[in-house]
Amino acid sequence: MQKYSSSKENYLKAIFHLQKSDGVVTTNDVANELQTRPASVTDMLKKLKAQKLLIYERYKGFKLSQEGRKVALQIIRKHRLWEYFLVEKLEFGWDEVHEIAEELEHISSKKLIDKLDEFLGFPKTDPHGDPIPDSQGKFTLVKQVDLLHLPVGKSGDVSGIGDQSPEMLELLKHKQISLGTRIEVKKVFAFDNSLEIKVRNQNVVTVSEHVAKNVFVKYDE
Amino acid sequence: MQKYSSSKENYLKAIFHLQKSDGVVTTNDVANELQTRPASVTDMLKKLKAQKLLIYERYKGFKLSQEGRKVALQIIRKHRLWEYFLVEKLEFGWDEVHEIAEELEHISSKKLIDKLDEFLGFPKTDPHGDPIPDSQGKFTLVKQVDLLHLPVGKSGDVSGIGDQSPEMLELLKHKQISLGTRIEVKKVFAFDNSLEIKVRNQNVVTVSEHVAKNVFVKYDE
DNA sequence: AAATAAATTTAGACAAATCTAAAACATAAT
DNA sequence: ATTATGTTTTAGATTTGTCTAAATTTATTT
Repeated sequence: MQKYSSSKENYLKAIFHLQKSDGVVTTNDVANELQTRPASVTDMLKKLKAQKLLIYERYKGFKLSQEGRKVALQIIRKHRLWEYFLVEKLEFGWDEVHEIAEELEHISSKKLIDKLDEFLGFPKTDPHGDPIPDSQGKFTLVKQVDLLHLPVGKSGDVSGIGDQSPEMLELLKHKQISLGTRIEVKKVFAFDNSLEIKVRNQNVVTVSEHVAKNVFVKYDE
Repeated sequence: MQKYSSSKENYLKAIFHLQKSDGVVTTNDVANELQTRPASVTDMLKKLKAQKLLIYERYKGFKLSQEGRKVALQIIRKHRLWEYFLVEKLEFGWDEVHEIAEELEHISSKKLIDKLDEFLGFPKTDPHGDPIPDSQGKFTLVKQVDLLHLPVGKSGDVSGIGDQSPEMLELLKHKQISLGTRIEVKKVFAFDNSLEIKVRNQNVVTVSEHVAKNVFVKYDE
């Protein structure tokens, strides 16, 4: 695998993520995601095409090539492994690691990341519950149900967070909800779809529909 | 501490190192050290001066400012802590970590490096025996001498090998001496200047004067 | 289908870091 | 002290990634 500039890697990663959620990606989407201008995106699309990382025809849209997807997955692998390292080994809060991982993900050594993976015990998900691609770019999709769809009375383990904004993460931290936390839905208020939930089999707290929709859990049956 | 480009950081680091060894640093030295051209160095000197990281007057030479030295020391701190991490935690060989650390040293988070320091147990020297500056940029100066001049009773870390012939390396390997190995001189026999040394705080072995003259160690004070 | 709006691309510019070739300066040698 | 040598700097160009403003293409409305 060749080396690409940090900027190119960021474009590939952004396009990959946008493809996952939207299906179709637009120049504007990318500009918005990367906090830049549409004209800059167009410029970069041409460069990515020239390097065969992207299938692109002017005005007709674009998508990652096989190679582009492969590169994107390796960046994501690095990002998530570093996040895991920061939280599990350096004891960072899970809400403060994203920014640092944005830098670390561009360190190029493949051997470094494979040794880091081994050192960490080959974790399958990062601190936010997102799956970590393996050395070949493969990863197991995790089945997740959002809190709103966890049946009342059932308990589940938090396995992922949708909205990972600092504000959301701060709220979850305050309510002591993190990855792996056991949660039981006690009551759903039809009025506003707010929930009363029991956290860690201990304290009962209330969360809004917005929060519930962005907390994913795994549960038996 | 502000953030500077990787390129600027590399210049500061190079100038710092050249100041240490030569005393006086020249444009050519820096160009040589950084594998670049003298004209490029001059360009950068002007930029570093504009940011008050360098005292510089055209044709009259230059040296780091207080601030420049401070920044350089923080880069060196990061470089050496990452090297320590790579060798001690990820089990890299001491001879393969430099290049990777050259990238890692430019990761900006101060909190990251302080937490890494803590995670590693506040090591005082890197795998090559070079001192790691603390969070304030302070570090204990180390002396480098050949084994024959390491005071009896003092411990030092192997930092270099003079004669690197295969025969010498084979001997050192057999006695389990490599770069970074801790050695304490137990006794010097006046008869032939042969030494009894304790290796890795464990086994005591004997080496000839010829060997001792070609093994260099660094030690505090 | 024509007009309007929105998205996308081009054209031309800029900053950072580098380069080559030529000019300016300093040093050493006769 | 003048010349020869070597070092350092300037001038002008290049590359990468970005920008603004204008032009072009596509989509939406009426």
